[in-house]
Amino acid sequence: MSRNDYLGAFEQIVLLALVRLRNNAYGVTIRREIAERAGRDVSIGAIYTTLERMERKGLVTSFRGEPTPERGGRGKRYYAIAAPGVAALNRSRDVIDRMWDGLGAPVEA
Amino acid sequence: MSRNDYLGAFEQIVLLALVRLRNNAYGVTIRREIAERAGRDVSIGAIYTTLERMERKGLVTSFRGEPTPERGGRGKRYYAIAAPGVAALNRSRDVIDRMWDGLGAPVEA
DNA sequence: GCTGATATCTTCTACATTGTAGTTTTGCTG
DNA sequence: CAGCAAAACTACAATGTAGAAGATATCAGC
Repeated sequence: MSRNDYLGAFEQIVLLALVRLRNNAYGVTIRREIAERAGRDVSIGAIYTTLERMERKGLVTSFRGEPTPERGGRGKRYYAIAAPGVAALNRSRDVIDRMWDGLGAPVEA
Repeated sequence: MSRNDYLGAFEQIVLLALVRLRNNAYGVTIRREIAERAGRDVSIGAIYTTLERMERKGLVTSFRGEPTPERGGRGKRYYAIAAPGVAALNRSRDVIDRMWDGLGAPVEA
């Protein structure tokens, strides 16, 4: 089975959000990034679940940050993409690129 | 819920195979196209199941072809992408493009 | 011209993985 | 302690995937 080889559509999006956010990727910012970039309003729960699964697979890592001196706030959990995650991301991109190759995007037929 | 709005990763691949194969898309050729293009060896059952679900959602249409005078051969079932499928495909591409925008592909971090 | 061997395809069934929302819990700080 | 910010938990729906079973042809050989 494709254990780790291929990413789901949403996994790709979340992973890309991590890359974009660099060292400021945690639940809330990830969600915002996806909303702004992809125009896709996803629940926070969806994000954490996906992140957790990817961590179990070794695609991302996480560490707990110090609580900031803002009003409320539990310590944030920061996420970062790991090497296997980068590889999987590139692979996925590659596959879809090859499938699109030659067809004008947007396609019309 | 995203009913019809967003495609799964595999759905995209299958849909793109349909576009490529034009009027010669049926189980076996679709499978071959995916193997050659995407380098991904997927079972024939996986393809039919996905196709059937997408048909139920109105993303593809199908019709049964005349049996050809080749050796064996049950009548083929040809598939074609429908307008909503085209739209969904373009939408998916758009989202992933926006997420990748600015990051060099392949990404390195 | 039957009949079985065999090729090409599709259907059916079952289960694993992903996608997604909503609710609850945990820790702050004023 | 009231209230905010963020994370963890729970549950279920949709997708991904394989493999076995069923259909329907053609071809040999008798």
